[in-house]
Amino acid sequence: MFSRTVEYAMRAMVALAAGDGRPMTTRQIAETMKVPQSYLSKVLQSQVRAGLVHSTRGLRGGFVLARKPEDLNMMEILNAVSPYKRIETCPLDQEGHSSDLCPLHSRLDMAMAMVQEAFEGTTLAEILSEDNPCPTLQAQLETLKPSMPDPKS
Amino acid sequence: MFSRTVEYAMRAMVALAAGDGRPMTTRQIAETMKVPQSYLSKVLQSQVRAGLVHSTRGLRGGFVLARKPEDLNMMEILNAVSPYKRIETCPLDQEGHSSDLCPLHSRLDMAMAMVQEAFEGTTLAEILSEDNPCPTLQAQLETLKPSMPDPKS
DNA sequence: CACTAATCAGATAATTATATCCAATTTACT
DNA sequence: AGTAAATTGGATATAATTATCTGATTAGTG
Repeated sequence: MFSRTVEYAMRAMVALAAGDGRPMTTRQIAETMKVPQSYLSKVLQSQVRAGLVHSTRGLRGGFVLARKPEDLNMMEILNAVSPYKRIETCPLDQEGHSSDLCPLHSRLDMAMAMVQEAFEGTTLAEILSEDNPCPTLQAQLETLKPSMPDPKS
Repeated sequence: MFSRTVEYAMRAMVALAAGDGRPMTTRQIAETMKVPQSYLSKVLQSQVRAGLVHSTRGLRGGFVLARKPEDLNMMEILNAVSPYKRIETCPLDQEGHSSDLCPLHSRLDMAMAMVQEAFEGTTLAEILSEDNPCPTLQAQLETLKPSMPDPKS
């Protein structure tokens, strides 16, 4: 149901939220989250354009969350890569400006509304705080952290 | 969120359910539901293969629902054109056979579960019985019925 | 100031989804 | 039997998504 792009965006944002405050590179995120690296950069660019992430170029650069994980929800992440278009008017009734949807599209939109609500109500912080994290994710993050800033001192 | 194919499939099935028992042709359905005719035939073939619709060829042929609208739900229609794959295992943890999902994918799957439940719980009959049908759909169906079998008598 | 690590942006390729077209087949009616 | 109406299936075209690559840009380091 959700596109691969959405999947990747969510994974990347979780990775960022799971890190310490320092910028993470696309390579780090890609390896941790098993996302094609060069596609990830596109996905992250969307997050930057949407203002959810800050990017800094150059050495020691990378991506950092623009806000605290507590007020960054799943809906914003999804919207950044593929705008969520609720069904406003019945596509079968292009002329009528009546605000009501037909029963079919009312149902379809209701499903979308449920998803929207669920996603809006779930922050990155909430995702991180749960007690059954991906074992792989945990392990990867452990090994990545120490090996990162190592200017021979 | 839902692909165009899914949209078309739902529209077509509603059109069939709204008709009298006689077979409807792709052209009738396409015009009523504003779906590209030649693509609709592919969509309907999926419904036939899934056993939701019966097709009869030749003159006076067309498509008929295989079951009563009361026990044909939205989920079956969706599944016929694009199988709904719930998230069974965390894609980040390919090795572990642990049945638990990580918090992220648990959320994603939960959203899918909600949609699935909503769709499974909504039959074509229910959609037809609601009191705010598409004006266009109503009108089209009215005009189509009388003008159909008209061999110059 | 040059070098290097890193993102950014644009071009391009590959894959999938959407849509159309046409020949073959089936069926009913005259 | 012959013809018109209809689905079926295959081939093909177009558009959107997904993915990769390459050069340009930026920032830190010595």
